[in-house]
Amino acid sequence: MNKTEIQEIIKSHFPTLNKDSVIILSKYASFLNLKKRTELISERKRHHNFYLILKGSAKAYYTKESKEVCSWFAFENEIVATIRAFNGLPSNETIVLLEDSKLLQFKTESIKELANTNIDVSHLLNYIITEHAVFLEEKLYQLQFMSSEERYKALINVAPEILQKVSLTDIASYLGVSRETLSRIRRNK
Amino acid sequence: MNKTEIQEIIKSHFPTLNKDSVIILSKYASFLNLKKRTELISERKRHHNFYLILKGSAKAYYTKESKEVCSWFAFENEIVATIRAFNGLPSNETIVLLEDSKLLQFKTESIKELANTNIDVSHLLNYIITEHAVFLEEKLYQLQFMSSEERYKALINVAPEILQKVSLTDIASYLGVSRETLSRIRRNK
DNA sequence: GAAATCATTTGACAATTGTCACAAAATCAC
DNA sequence: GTGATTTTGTGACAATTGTCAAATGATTTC
Repeated sequence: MNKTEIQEIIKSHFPTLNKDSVIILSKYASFLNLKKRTELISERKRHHNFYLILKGSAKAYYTKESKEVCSWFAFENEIVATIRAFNGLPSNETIVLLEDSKLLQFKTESIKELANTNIDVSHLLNYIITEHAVFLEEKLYQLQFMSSEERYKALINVAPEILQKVSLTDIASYLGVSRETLSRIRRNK
Repeated sequence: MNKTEIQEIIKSHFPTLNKDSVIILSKYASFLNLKKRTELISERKRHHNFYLILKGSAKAYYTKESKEVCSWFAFENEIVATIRAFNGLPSNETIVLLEDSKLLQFKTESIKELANTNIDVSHLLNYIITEHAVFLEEKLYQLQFMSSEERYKALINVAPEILQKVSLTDIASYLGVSRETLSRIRRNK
């Protein structure tokens, strides 16, 4: 994939950017074709890139005492990053590809530097982090107000493809219930 | 409180701002002295301001079928806003003062316009929303991995003043348990 | 300061969910 | 394809938490 194609992708995914910003951004972006189960970001390590999924999917999870809990899933056209890694700290989440995927990789440091002088890029980062915060608030809201059955139905309603791509074990932990409980929810229709 | 004093406050709370940005920001800020129980932001309404608490405290809560669930508390030196209100949408949270408070009020629209041309301010907004996202992630992590007793202990460990300022009913909903359960947690030492 | 209101605690009980053990089904590796 | 591994489903039981009702304690209001 050449630079012009990368610029086209950036332009179509981030329509608020002006031409110059697209060109500058593309200098710090590269196309990747990676296999299922590749770890994009690993717990306790520092990372220097974030990603845009062009094709494929990924999951993020926390680990505690060998128990894995999924925090989110990402599909086509979504950004893959962790707040800590993005801010130069060791990540506390691991992100792994759920299938063979095509990605655009961005150099975090370069993009952040860019944001120091380019207000277009600063706004883009602002937008991305706001989207993530909105997602987190919605998730907390659902945990507080909805039963596990309602949360399950809401999830497969907004993202039915999740059932094809994600194991029920991961969906259960994402919803905040045990595998067995999810299994029973699914049995009751 | 005059403009110079307001500028001093802004400077000390947001040390990344350069002098010019402080002066511009201060034009859209005003000092407020408000009574306990004043609603800074109300559910289903659009709002045009956000706040910095100079003295006092506030709580944010969601309502569903007359059930209130606290989403956060804010004390001195903290920002008070909701993501939806900040983006011009009707808020789905209500924010109310827990005690008589001194606040700095900022005009959201003006500050956002400022962020369009002033990269200093754009970074400041970026920082604020990132802090909030980090808070939300930590809260989700605790809900997934910690028992209600551990969450209670963690809360009074990082913010012991909360017991003086917030009702146990509100703390219980914040922790995601019923007030009866919190009462029993507290009884067991 | 007395009455009224609100917040907290408690007990009894029910509902939900987690845990464990194991079976069945699906997927993977060779 | 076949055996091995992983994932999913199930039942029995225990633990946690929610709900309801009532009592106590604290605070507010006039």
